[in-house]
Amino acid sequence: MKAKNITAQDVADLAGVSRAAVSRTFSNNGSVAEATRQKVLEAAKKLGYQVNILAQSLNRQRSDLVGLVTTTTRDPFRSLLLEHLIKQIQQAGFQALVTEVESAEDLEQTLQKFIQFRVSGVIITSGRPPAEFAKECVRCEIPVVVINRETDLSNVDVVKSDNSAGAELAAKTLLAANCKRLAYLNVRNDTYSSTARGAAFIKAIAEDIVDNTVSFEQIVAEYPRYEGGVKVARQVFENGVKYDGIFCANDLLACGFIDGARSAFNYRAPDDFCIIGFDDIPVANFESYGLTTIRQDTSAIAKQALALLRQRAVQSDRSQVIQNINVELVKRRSVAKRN
Amino acid sequence: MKAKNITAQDVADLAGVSRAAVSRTFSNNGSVAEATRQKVLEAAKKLGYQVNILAQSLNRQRSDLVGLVTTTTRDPFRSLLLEHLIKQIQQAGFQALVTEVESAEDLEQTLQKFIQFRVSGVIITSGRPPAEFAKECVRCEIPVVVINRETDLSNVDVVKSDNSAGAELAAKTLLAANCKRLAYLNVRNDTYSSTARGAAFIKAIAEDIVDNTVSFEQIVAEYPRYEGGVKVARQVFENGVKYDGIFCANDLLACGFIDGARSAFNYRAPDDFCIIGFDDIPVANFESYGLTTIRQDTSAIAKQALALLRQRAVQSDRSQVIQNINVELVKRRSVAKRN
DNA sequence: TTGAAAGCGCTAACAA
DNA sequence: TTGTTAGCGCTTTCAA
Repeated sequence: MKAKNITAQDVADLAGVSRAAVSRTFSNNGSVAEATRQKVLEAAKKLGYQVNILAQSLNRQRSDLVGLVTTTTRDPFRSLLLEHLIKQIQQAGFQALVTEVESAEDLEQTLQKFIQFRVSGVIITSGRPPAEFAKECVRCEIPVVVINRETDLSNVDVVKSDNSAGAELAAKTLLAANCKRLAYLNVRNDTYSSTARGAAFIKAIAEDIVDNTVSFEQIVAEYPRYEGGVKVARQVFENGVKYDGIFCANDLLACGFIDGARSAFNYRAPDDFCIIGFDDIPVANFESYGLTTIRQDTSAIAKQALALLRQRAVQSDRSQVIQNINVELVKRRSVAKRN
Repeated sequence: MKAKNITAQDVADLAGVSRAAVSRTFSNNGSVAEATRQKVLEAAKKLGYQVNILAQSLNRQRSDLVGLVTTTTRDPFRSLLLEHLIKQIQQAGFQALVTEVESAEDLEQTLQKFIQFRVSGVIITSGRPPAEFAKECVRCEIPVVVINRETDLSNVDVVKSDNSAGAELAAKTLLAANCKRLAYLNVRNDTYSSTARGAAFIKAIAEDIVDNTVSFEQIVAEYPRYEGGVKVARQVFENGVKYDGIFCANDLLACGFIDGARSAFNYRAPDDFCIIGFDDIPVANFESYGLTTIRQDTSAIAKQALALLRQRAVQSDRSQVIQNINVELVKRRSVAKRN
């Protein structure tokens, strides 16, 4: 004998009003006399009534869900971003439908699910949305924002950290510290962001390279993250300190590099080389690292993502927006003036 | 001129079958001839039909959503757990509805939302669910699992790491390393888990305390996380190394302690003191720390949580299950035999 | 195996 | 301000 679900009708009956009055009371939509309102609220409380959002959304043709695509949440930068995104989604009155994807296929399935849920928006922090999906989104009028990646879909908005500005800051900082043998450390299978950072870094030191006042090389780590940094440091410095100014695609790689250089050869930053990361994850500020880095403003990124979502919800055919979020140099020990 | 949504009826019309046939095809429910099935699938593809999960769920009186309550996702351990939970939820065929809560009030609102979404289950990793909520869940037959915390609600299942076993492992390890001046480092506003760990640690060394072969003290950090560890190390070791065997409530605190002791007094682990953490977050394995720790099996925790959810979905009135997940000692540099 | 029909619980246009 | 009513798109008996 299962208890029947409590519906708006039950509340209406108890309160002696119509179902519509109950609906109005709970969605603060349309006018309802204060007295009626109170009766409804009271009856609802007595019965333990809970609006059925499924029915509500079905009727409104839209759920108050926002789909959020992510991957390897455990990554410090991603988890930081994720936290802000979820909070912003909630603050905007939505609920976060979060999925972890590992492949393009995963992504496609996920996006399909999102459409099936009639989400109010989609935020993608990993993978490239297929063109087909974008078309569907246009048809369903679902706004889509990608974060820190590029897209060739003109109806998809972009929020990204200003990689160029960040790389320039890094370059300036290393040059100001009198570094002469510069390098950019990236992972073999790099992403859109890290490629952009490397390119901008080279551009920023191009003159000095031409002048022959500094040298430059790319360092490619075979493995990602901290472990990749450790390993590559051991290879690269095997025959002495080859670089005195290293810009890293991200903090984790930088921390690994620092540890690899220290544990294998007792080379240290900033005594033996200067190093700059990207992201400003919490570990960068641990005393063992004191990593100078380019800070991504995850809070601003999340805010902008939601803002764009809402804008496009209002005007679905507006042209693509690509929003560059300011980054900031965070000075710590790992860079010091050389002589 | 807005495009009309494509419904099962549209597909049925195009395929020349009934709406029911379409429904059956997409929910693999009830029998449908292969020929019909193909016609439906073809028509659906042609139209770009997507099942409306809202309507489906409304009808089934249950969505395939699982509500997931979390907080400060940026925390390394939490993000690790979260990743596994989301993946498990997906693997079980559900979607994760994730909310960040910061207060008891947040939690209550969130849980209400979950009920309104008619979720298939709720997983709580932060905060204590109010009794009222549990009652509602029973009525709505929504299974609830809490992770690494306690509850007095008998219809709520619990999955937790075996804190006692972990603390015992830590105690044994420190005693075996010949540590004599033991301490348990915790944060002032501690959680269920950290209290349990401390209590079990004391119990494990009780005999030795009575024998007077070892001493024991509690260290209380005023601030949480890494920063709390740094600060407390600076206070505690101001007049020399007071403890030679420290068990920490979590890894972050331990890493902070290591750095605080080193940067302020150049005291090092394991030369000057042994230290053991809890969780085994990635940083614990960074070369700068080499932290011996008690590993929580986040993957197993997530798996069990989902398993319990599904069990209770089948048998909603079964008695409470409290599942202890095995922990494991991970030996690294931070403990070494003393003389 | 298939179709007709009765909901699932809600919202919103309209009329009163 | 209120109630009536016609759906929202799907599932699922029941009968054919």
